[in-house]
Amino acid sequence: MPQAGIETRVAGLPLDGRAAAPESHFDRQLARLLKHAAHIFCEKGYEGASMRDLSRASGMSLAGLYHYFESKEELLYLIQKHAFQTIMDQARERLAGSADPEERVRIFIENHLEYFLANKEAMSVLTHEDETLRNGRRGEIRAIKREYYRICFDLLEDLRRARGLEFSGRLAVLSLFGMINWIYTWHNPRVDAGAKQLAEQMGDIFLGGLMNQGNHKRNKRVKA
Amino acid sequence: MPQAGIETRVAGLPLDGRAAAPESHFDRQLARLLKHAAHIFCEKGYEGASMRDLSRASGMSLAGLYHYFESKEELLYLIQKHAFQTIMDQARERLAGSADPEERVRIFIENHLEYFLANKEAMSVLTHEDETLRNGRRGEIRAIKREYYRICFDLLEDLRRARGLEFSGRLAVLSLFGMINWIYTWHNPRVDAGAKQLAEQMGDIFLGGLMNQGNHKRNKRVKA
DNA sequence: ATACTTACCGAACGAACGTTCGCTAAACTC
DNA sequence: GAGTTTAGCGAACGTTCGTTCGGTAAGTAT
Repeated sequence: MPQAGIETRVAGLPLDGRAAAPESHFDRQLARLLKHAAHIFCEKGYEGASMRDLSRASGMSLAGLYHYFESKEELLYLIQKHAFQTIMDQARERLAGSADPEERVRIFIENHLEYFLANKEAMSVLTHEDETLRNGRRGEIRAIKREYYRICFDLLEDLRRARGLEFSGRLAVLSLFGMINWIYTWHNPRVDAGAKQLAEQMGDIFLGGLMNQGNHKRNKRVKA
Repeated sequence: MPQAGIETRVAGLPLDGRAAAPESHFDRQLARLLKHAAHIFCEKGYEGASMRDLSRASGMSLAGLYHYFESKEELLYLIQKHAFQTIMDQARERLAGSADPEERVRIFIENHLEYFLANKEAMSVLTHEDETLRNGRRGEIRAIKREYYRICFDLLEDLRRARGLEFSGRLAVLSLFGMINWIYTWHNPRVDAGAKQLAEQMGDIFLGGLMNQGNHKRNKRVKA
């Protein structure tokens, strides 16, 4: 009997380019398959991609793939979970280095864009296939998403309190996520700036907007 | 022989809720099918949706559907083309009513959000299935997209000139589109504000950010 | 040397897919 | 009222899909 149960082995941290090198043959192979799968899902979409595509791209037989995971859906789940977990851990780590509310928001933005552009395929799959998983696996990913959202929300609330601003936290978070997630539809490394510069410019737009509440004309200011 | 050639009849403007009432039986039925199809594509994604789903939802036989369009892909094309064409025509019409650069940007944002929320399913399909069409049909939709993008870009350039601002037009357009397109992933009419209020708040964030260039600390201002 | 586990593979299964064929009946045209 | 077009259907075609079955051959443990 093969391994790869419901938990697909406690999953040492595979893939990710610069992550801690996976130790066993199993982990190394799984990481390789996940990378190919992320590429294919990114290109053709989850539903449009086939296990035969993955077989062809990875050079492993169709049946052999199932030694490493139990279904196509678990494949998507593993890609999304790893990407989300990693970007969040990295955000927490970097945020620990600053106490200034504005700077912390900028750190969050920069971390998001940096990880996104360095892991474009996995992050595109995470972003685009947001409604694809079902039941338990969907729930697990949504829980991580809420956690990540919460981190950002709290950062903005801190800023709001520190500067005595008035804005809807929910709308601010979702506007910000819109700006920074949308890059997967347009970013071209040959013409667009890198993560650091994009983070600064988007940070300027977003934070400038939030903090510039003594606006211009119009604005029958709606209260909260 | 049925009709419905490559152009699927010159297509009087069907569907859209409040659009001019379609005249013929053919147009009325096609509009009804497009509405059901938009709903299904929105829920299950283009690849995940089947013609049998549409048959079930519309009450028409599987074979009967092909009297109204030639393929599943054309179905997607018709949904996207109509939505894009309509939102753009409506934007042009509303923009004709103002000459003030800032107000014109706000009109663009409000029009986009209003049409989006009033035609959520078609607009979600337009936004989410951006890479799905192939060849000629893909090219046609991309051409409309470039046109729409161009309108927004020019609005921002006008504002930039009028106020003597410095920012990357491309990044500004794409950040704005990120903010306003992202709503399809989160907007819930039971908890979130309507289009007018969202447009005002997003307009405040975005325009406040662009026009607040004499920022705060940091910013080793990168030049243009 | 033997037993067990790991790491695969070729072939197939049943279901679902988009599309087409051949047909009917009603609705207009002249 | 004969002829043509429009609107639609049941049944099937050929393909592709995710997954599984039954096997092999190389490690690893004892």
